[in-house]
Amino acid sequence: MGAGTPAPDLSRPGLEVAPLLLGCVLRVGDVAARLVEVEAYEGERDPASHAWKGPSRRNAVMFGGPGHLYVYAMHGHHCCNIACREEGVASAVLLRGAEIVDGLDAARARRPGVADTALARGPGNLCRALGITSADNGASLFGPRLLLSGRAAPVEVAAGPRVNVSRAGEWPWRFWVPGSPSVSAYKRHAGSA
DNA sequence: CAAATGATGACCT
DNA sequence: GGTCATCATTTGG
Repeated sequence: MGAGTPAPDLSRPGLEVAPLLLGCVLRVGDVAARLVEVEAYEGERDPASHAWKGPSRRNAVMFGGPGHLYVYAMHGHHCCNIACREEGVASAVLLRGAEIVDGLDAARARRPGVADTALARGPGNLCRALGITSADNGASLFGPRLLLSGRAAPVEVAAGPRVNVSRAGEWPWRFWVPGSPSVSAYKRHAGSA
């Protein structure tokens, strides 16, 4: 274990990779974070996915092969995904929450007045705390700026419905580490009973 | 070229 | 719990 722990096999479907990513550490420049909340998105079979209607300029990275970061902007925020599966097949895992484990000062500077446990809680906040922008779209997760490492210790995993998606939100494709203070509060999507 | 959409977040009641 | 701010991308004329 330690520094050499390998990351999960990203060539498999996002739905399989998502729970394995919990507890893994993503380093972006000088800041490192331990993932505690993710959501899986598939391609054509997933009405909530950006790739549902097929390839476009925005979601090209989802089709570009495993091990790359898919970053998109919306509502004035950035969200980042880890692209999965082989080239030509869309699948990704949205990073929704993480605990900062290194570079805390840099993360705090980007989000003044925010509690440490909330620095990377939520997709938009996570990107801001880690300094991820659209300039990182398509970057390798094993390159000079980004580095994805495996988990250092076993983690508990819980599953449930996705958050804030307009369709198919009820699918239990959201995974998180129970008890972590950096998991965003459960937010029921519109239409669920 | 113009309008609508969206995997959010912060603030108000 | 609900509303509004705010940005890029997508789609229609």
